[in-house]
Amino acid sequence: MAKDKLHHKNIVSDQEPIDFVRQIIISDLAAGKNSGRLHTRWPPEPNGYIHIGHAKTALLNYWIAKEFGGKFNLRFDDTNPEKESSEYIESIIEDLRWLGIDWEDRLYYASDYFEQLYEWAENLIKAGKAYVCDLSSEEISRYRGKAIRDGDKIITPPGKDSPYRNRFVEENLDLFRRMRAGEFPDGSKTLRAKIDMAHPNLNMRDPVMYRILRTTHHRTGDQWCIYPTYDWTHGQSDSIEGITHSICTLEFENHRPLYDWFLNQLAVFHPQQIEVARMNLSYTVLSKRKLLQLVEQGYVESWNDPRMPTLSALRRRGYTPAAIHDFVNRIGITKSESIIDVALLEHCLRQDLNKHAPRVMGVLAPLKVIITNYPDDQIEYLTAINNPEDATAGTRNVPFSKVLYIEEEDFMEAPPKRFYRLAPGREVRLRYAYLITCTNVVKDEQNNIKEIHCTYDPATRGGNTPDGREVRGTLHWVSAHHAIDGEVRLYEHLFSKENPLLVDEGENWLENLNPNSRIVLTDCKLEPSLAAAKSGDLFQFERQGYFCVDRVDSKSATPIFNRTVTLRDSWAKLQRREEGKSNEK
RNA sequence: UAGGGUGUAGCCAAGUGGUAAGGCAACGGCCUUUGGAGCCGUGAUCGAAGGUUCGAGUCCUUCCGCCCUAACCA
Repeated sequence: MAKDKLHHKNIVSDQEPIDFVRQIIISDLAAGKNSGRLHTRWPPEPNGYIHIGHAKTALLNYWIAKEFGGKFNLRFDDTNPEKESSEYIESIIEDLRWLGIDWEDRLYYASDYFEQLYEWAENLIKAGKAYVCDLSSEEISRYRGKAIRDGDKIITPPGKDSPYRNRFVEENLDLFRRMRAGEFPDGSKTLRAKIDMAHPNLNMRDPVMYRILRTTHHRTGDQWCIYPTYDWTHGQSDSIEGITHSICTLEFENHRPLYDWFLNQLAVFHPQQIEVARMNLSYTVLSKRKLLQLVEQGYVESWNDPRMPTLSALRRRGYTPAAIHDFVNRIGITKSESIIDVALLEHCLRQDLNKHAPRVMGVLAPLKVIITNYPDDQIEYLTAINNPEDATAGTRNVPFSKVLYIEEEDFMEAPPKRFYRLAPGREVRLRYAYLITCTNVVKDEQNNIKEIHCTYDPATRGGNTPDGREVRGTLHWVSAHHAIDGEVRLYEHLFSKENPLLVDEGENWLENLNPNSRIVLTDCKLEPSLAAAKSGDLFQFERQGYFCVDRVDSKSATPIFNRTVTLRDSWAKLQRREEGKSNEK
């Protein structure tokens, strides 16, 4: 219940703007259209894993149904067995459930309607509205008036009737039945709607309804050797299910006249197609075809490689459904093409994780620190707050001892301006522990820093300064003896360009892949409480970011953490700016 | 080229003739035992040009940019 309150809009009380889709629905409902019934659906094709862009339209459909007391169906648009598989069906179902989408008992498949569609196709033939055509795919294209390049100009010739267009009804019926019976080779014939070869919308120039294709279908097996096309399937499936508002993406706007034409010919229940812009995200690609390519050609490890924008990857990375809901709610629904800044997604994630992720200390690149005035064998357990944003999260005890690890980058021999961390002679706070002062730097033969010697001030236990003295830096740390080892995988954007698809002539979008998108750290030292971390658990490593126990590879004794997202880091920003300045010089 | 869309700050996005919401980012500042979080503050005349109107981002005209389609994919 809390989930619903959090994630879906209350259109009555919210002052938030109402998008154009909801406006249409509100006025349809007010006008008593469909007897006040509202029914949406989300129709994925099971030809890949779904990504954050799909989450937007799936949630839109689901939320709208909920907000207005309607129903929501999940329907797989499985009309092309060459590209589809049950692996994809399973992943899509898993991802949608994870997102919190509920279709109750209404899980459907377009393939469930193959028989009905076939029957309707015969009806169209009998009505003289469809015919069997023997033209090859290339010929059909040519007859339809394929665009031709003439120097700088592109000419769209008018369409020309197929020589088979005026076959008699009986012949068409006979040929269509024999197509189904498997009497003709793949690709040799199609069933086409008889509409208008001169229509300015190419989709109306006698579109193909059925093609012959001997491919085993993941659900219907070898029952069919003819398969209906998207155009012939989609609207009719919507109609069968009683969908009132059929929301799809902009590229189908051109298909709407055809969607309407079929429904009108059949004189069946007529859903309304509404198109919304598809989502793009900066620094990644959102196209199943391109994501497939990244997987198949090994640029990433799998569909759920944490760098991917797929939902299964985001889940593995540590994204939460709540963060995705918040994000989708914020980006809006329009018809204008846009690229959303991934920083917004990350912002939504941080908002959620900040509230809920327990804090721990983990050192990613350890540097040994010896507290020279601390008793050799002493161990103290210091109280640390689990989540300053959530009083109910309580506290825990963290062991402190003479030998510690701090972050390598928290020490500098010659610190630049504004570096508040440890340096020779400087005093900093160890979070929840003590104030320490660096007294000595020990180096090896290669002049690398081996360890740091410090003294601590016993009066500052817990990190307090009883005398009120000011300390600017606070560092995270772990006790060397108590720390557990861990592997941490740092991720950056998959691509180094905001729009990876924007390339110069002769360049390939794959050249925009970010070579640093994944860095594996195997020598991390983590506070002992993390030994109990379970697969999928999320933590904030203080001062570093949010990390999630990897669900796939965390099998051995040492846990593996994926960096979900960094904390906002104004020091890093400052450094970047300084670098920029020195580069200018 | 034809047909269909779209154009409000760096990125999203409200606005439906009455004088430009909000969010992200950026930049200042406050606060801080996470350089985290939180808090406060800072930016646009609305693709362009004409026109209608007392008044236009909103209406009209022309122009320009960008996107989609031109698969027996969806």
